[in-house]
Amino acid sequence: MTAHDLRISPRTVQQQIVEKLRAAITDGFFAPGDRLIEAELCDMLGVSRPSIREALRSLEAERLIVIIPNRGPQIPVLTADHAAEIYQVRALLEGEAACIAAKRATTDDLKQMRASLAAFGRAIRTADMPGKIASTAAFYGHIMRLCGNRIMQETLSTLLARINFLRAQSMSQPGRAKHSLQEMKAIYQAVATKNGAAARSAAVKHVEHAHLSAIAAFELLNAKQAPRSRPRTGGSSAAAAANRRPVAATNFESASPATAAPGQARRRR
Amino acid sequence: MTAHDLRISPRTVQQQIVEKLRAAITDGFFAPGDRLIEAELCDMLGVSRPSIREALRSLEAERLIVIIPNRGPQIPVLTADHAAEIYQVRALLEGEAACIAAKRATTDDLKQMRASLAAFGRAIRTADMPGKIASTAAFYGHIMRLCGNRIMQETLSTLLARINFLRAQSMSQPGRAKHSLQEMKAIYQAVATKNGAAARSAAVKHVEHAHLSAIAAFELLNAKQAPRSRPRTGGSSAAAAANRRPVAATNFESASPATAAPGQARRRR
DNA sequence: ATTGACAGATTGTCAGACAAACTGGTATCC
DNA sequence: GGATACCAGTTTGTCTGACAATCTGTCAAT
Repeated sequence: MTAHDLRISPRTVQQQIVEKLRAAITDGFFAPGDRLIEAELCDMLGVSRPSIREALRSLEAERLIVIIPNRGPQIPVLTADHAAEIYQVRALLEGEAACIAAKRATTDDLKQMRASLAAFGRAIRTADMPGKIASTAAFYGHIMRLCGNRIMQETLSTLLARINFLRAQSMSQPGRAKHSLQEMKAIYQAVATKNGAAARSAAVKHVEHAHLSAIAAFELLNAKQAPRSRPRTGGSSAAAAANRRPVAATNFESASPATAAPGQARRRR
Repeated sequence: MTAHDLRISPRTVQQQIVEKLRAAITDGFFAPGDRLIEAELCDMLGVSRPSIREALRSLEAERLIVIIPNRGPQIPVLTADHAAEIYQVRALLEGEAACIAAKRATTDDLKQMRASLAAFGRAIRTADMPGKIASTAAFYGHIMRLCGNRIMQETLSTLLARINFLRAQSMSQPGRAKHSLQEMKAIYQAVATKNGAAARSAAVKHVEHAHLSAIAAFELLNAKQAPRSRPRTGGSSAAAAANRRPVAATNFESASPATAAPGQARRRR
C-alpha cells in the first residue's frame, strides 16, 4: 500500500501546452534549428495564441527554445562545446549526489536500487527503449532522493532536458547500454559499501563516458546530416527529414480532434 | 580602445518587464509572500495584461515567483531548508569554478582580481553598498570567466537571484563584509599560487560562512517580523512595511509617467 | 553583381470580453 | 453559539480580433 497524493492540482491549458511542447522537443520531434511558428502551434494544439506565447516564455526560460525578437522561437542548435559544458556540470552534481547518497542509504534503499538495475538489465536484453529510460530514471531518482537536495535535483533535470536528445541518440548505439549498466553497478557497489568518495568518482566516470558517447553520436549525426555539400534551399528532403527524428516515438498529437501536424515546422534560415 | 559590440538588440516590452520585475524581487521591493496582482502590475508598469503574463511566466520558470493556478503569482517564502540547499549547490559550483580558474589564471587575470579586491575594500571603508555589490560581482565574474563554463555561470546566477534578498541582508550585518573580504583574499591567494584544491576549499569555505551569516539574518528577520502575535489583517503597518525593504534602494518606478505604486502588493493569505 | 523596392509572412502588443475559481462575509439552521 | 450554506466581489484563465513593426524572399533596375 503506497502513499497516495490526494491533492488535485488543476492543470491549466498553459501547463499542458508546456508539457506537450517540452516532450516534443526532448523527444526530438522538433529538430535543432527548427522554427516554431505560433500560428502553426495554435493549429496543432487547438489553443489560442496568448496561451501558446505564455508557454513559449516558460520554455525559453528553461532554455529549451530560443526566442529571437521579431523572429520568433526556434530550437537551439546544441554545439559540442555547449554539450561538454553541460556534461561537466552534470558530472559535478551527480558526483556530489552519489557521495551524499552513499552515506545515507539504508538496506531498503539498496534493495530498491538493485531492483532498478535488474529492470535496466531486462530492458537491455529485450531492447525495450522506454523500459531503459524508466529504469535508469528510477535508479537516479533513488540517488537524488537520498541526496535530499531538491534544488540540485531540479537543476539537474533542467540540464538533462537540454541534452535528452543526445542521450537517446547515444543510448541507442550498440554497446553503450551494456556499458552503462556496468558503470551504474559500480555506483551501486560504492553506495552499498558506504564509500562516498568511490561513489562520487564512479558517478563522475559514468557521466564522462556518457559524454564520450554523446560526442560519437554528434559526429555520426553531422556525417549523416551534412554530406559534404550544404544545400542552400531545403534539398535532401525525405531522407534528411527521417534522420531528423532519432527516436521515432513522439506521441505529439493535437489537443483538438481535427488536426494532425499540417505544415511541418521550418528549419532555420 | 576597447572592442565595441555594434549589434543592437531590440529590447521588447516583455523583456523590459522581466528585468524590472526581477530587479524589484531581488532587491526586496516585493516581500516573500506578497501576491502580485496582474491588474496592479499593469497600472504600475503601464503595459497590457498579456505582456505582464508572459513576463510572469518567465519569472516563474526562473523560480523567482510561484504561480498557483487560479490564485496567481506570489513571491515564494524562502525557508531555511531551501536556502541551505541553494547554498550547498552554490558551494559545489563555486568551488569547482575556483579550482579550474586557479589552473588557468594569467598574471593579467590576477592583476584584475587584485583590483576588484581593492575596490571591495574601499567600498567597505566608505560603507558603499552598491560598490560592495559591484566589486564582489567583478571578482566572481573573473573566476567564472576563467572557468569558462557558461552553463555553470548561468546556473549559478539563477541560484544567486533566488537568495539575493538574503545576501544583501547578511552583507549589511556589521562584521560580515570585512570577514568576506578576508575569505575572498584567501581564494585569490590560492588562485595566484595555482593551487586548485586550495582554491576550491577556500571558495567552499567562503560560501559556508555566507550561509551561516544568512542563517543569522534569517533569525533576525523572524524575530522582527513575528513578535509573538500574528495580526490577521494588516496590523503593524508602517514599521513592519519598513522592515520588509531591507535594501532601501529600489529604483522600481512605473514605466508610464503618472503612477507610483498606488496600492501596495498584498501579503499572502 | 549589388542595390532598392515591394509583397507576404510573422511577431509584438494591445483592448475587450467572459467564464471559472477563489475569497470573505453574511445569513441560516441545528 | 457554532457550523453550514449561500452570495457578491475579486482575480485569474482563456479567447477573439486587431494592427503596427519587423523580417524574408523576390524581382526589377542600375
